[in-house]
Amino acid sequence: MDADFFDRVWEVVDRIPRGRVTTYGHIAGYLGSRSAARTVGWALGAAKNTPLPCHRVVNRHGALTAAQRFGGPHVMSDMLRNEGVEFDDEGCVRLDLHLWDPAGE
DNA sequence: ATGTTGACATTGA
DNA sequence: TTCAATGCCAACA
Repeated sequence: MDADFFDRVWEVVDRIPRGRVTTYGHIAGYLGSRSAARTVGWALGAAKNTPLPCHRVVNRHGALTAAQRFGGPHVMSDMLRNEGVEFDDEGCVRLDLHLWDPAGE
């Protein structure tokens, strides 16, 4: 592919449907490197100037690790809630209900 | 050019 | 079960 690792990440993230979330591991695994989850997060950080729904990407535990990069932990959670995403008492996204697979749909 | 860091995940002990 | 170490790719010092 002509696209770099970052571009591929952005492409996948851009395909995340509204009200749905995915994890770094799933994206990385979809790109061919399941352990490249770190690079995936990096791509999102580099995409801060792009229209990517980075708030739909959470870690394997469903925790909003990127919320701190949004400028506030409540900002990200609020956006997800606005999309209909549910959270548990721990403030983590219910992956069992909203987990979206790049290769799934 | 080399080493460290970074929004993570997985495996081994 | 929990903790530590390793892998991945790119950017920064």
